[in-house]
Amino acid sequence: MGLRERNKAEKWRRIVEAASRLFATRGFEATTTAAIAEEAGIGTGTLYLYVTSKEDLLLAVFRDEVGELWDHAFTLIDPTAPVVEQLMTAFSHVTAYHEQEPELTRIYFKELMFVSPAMRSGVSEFMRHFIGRFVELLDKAKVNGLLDPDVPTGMLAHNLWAQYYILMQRRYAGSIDPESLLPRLGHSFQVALWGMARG
Amino acid sequence: MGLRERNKAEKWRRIVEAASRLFATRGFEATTTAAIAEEAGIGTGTLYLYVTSKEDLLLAVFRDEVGELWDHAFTLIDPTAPVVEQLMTAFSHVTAYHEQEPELTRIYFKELMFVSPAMRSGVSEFMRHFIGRFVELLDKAKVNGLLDPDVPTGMLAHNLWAQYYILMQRRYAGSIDPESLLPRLGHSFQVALWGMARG
Amino acid sequence: MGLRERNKAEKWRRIVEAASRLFATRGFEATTTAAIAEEAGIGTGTLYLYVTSKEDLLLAVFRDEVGELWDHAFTLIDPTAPVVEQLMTAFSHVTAYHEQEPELTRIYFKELMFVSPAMRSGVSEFMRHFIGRFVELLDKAKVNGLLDPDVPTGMLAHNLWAQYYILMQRRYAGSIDPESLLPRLGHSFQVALWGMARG
Amino acid sequence: MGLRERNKAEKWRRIVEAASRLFATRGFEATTTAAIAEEAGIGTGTLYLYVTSKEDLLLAVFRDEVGELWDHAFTLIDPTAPVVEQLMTAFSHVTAYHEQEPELTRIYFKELMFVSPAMRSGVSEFMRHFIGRFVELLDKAKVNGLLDPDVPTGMLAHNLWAQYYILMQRRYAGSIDPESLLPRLGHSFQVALWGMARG
DNA sequence: GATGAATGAGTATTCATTCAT
DNA sequence: CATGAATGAATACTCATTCAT
Repeated sequence: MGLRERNKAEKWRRIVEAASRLFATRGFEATTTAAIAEEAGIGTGTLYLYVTSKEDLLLAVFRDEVGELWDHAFTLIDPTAPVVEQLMTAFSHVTAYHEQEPELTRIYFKELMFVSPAMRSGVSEFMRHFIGRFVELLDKAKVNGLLDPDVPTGMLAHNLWAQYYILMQRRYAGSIDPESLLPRLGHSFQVALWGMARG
Repeated sequence: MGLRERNKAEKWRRIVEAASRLFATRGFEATTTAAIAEEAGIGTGTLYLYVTSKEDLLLAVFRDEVGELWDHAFTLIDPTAPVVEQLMTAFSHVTAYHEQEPELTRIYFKELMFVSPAMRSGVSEFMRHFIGRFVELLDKAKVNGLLDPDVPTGMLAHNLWAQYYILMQRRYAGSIDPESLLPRLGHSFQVALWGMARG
Repeated sequence: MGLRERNKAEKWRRIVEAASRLFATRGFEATTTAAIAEEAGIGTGTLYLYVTSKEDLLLAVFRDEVGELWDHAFTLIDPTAPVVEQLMTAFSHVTAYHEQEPELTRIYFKELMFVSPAMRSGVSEFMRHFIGRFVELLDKAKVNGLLDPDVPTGMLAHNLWAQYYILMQRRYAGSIDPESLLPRLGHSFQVALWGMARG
Repeated sequence: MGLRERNKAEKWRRIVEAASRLFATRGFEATTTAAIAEEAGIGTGTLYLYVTSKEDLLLAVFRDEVGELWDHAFTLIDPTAPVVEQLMTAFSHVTAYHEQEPELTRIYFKELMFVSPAMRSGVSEFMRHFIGRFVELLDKAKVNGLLDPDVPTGMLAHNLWAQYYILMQRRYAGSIDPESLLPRLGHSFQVALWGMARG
């Protein structure tokens, strides 16, 4: 990697970190692009050589942070455990992390569903990717005899994801309290897997 | 009802209708409270004798319109039909109606989840009410032998509602197209009811 | 005039004076609407209850100030004097005044010709009005035997106005110096009236 | 001419053509220097090896295009025709051409009068040159007995030019419509030459 | 009850120009 | 000769809400 490329990569890292930090402490709307640029040590215009909009930057932060979070979550799973347990292992890791940065999480769940057309595919692709990993998880569970082989895993993964997503929205909209999040999710999953899962 | 009360009720009707009309054509943010007041034939300040905020007004429109919509939807259900069919009867009625006013529907699903604290209980109560009616539907299905009596209907109703809600969000965020909404919802429900429903 | 109306008129006066003062000292672009509002002792939003845009405000200042200026200029004219002398009386009064506020004058001649469509008719009307007064002047001169009765006064007035306008543009664009403005104008007029004027 | 010089001349040609094309289609302000550089097939910084500013580039385009236009216009003139006819031959050629590129013409008449000090002499010199050619035309007309020999041709040429310039400004500011431009110009000239011209 | 004049906070983004390479 | 990444200044206007009348 040449000097210029390394400089660029380094700058990009500083930008994403600065944005993440400020979004988390001040919120999305309250954070100005000027503040991000200053925190990252670059000019205000320079920011726009890396992203096309503030929303684009949010998406970058999300991908960076939440992508890594989920990647790690999947490594914690024991594929021989009962399916609900596998799911809860991953989701409880993710929710535990999110609880540490409630403001940023709130932004993710509030802003990213209704994003401008230009960003939409970025968000969709991200979600599809992780739903795909749940499909893999469920397929593996079938092989291990933990799941009814007739179940359409694609649709089931979507259903499980929807339970998670709605609960997170309600949690970070302030409609349900932190303590009841995981128990509710567990019950949701149990009902969603009713009669499908063994063990 | 006295004359003054009738006048007030008439004004309130005009306000809700004006707001509904303008939100539907211009969108929520683009509609000014001044425009609503003018359309309703009242002064700008007078509006605040009826609602506490613009958001409050949106909630009123939502309750008025969507409440009636769901009330009607439940009357269409045949309680002896298979559960998925019962569900689809109600939901397809609702989605068909929403498709006629996409902008207004978009606002509902975008704005109402993350509403300010003062309005939150109003929204929650509304949703709880209709989820409760699904619980009744499922309980009745148990009685009719259409649903496994061991299933926890409260949680199941929440799960079904989540499928619906997420799909509607994705539909009105522009992520999925109109045609695939109902088929997706049907498949979701079938998987959610897997091994529970008979007939 | 009621209290509210007097208040409104008073506020309007303060706005125009504040804008005039700031445009003259800082220039048009460098003057912010916030500064004008503060100088006028009103809120920034209040300004827009009186004008539709910053450009609109400039036009108001122009009309207010330059209208009065020309009105006064016409009172100075001796209708029995030779035509060139009559013209020079009026124009030298106007140019003398403009020389006291060169920045503001510069703005008038730079901005007002290429104004946005919404304001255009306002500017045109203003100019037509004063060109019309020159037509009257020339018609009176015919009656007094100071001008060839066959001359089309409408077109002649336009021509004289064009000489004035171009010279003012060049003066305030910095292309010609202050001292040569009036002599050039005088010569222009003499040539423009060549063979038409007597006395 | 050496190879390097030819390369440079070729690049310059490409730059002026690119700028002309983009100014004409997008307008002056909306055209970015980056877009011009790309259209010309050079780097953004390279542009500044040829011009000192965007304004400078506009002036170059103007000189290139309008200079040629006027040069051609003068060749069309029949010096034995009546003066007004001679003038109208030239001006109608020029205005006809301008009507084909209204946006670019608008820019010329809007921007070039109030140009930055560094460019001012360039514009003035250009105008002086062509006003000078009108002086020649008028002097020749005197010799041919078409114009009163006592008329100061320098000042008359300025006056005629002013009529033209003001009308073009008003035309491209949107204040007068295309059809009335030439008739108005003709009448202006007739009044401006009142009693001076014969034939 | 009704009015409507007044308020004032609040910021993403562009782009001509430069200069280190 | 040529490049293109980096810069950073700069602001009109809207509109939900209030409260004196």
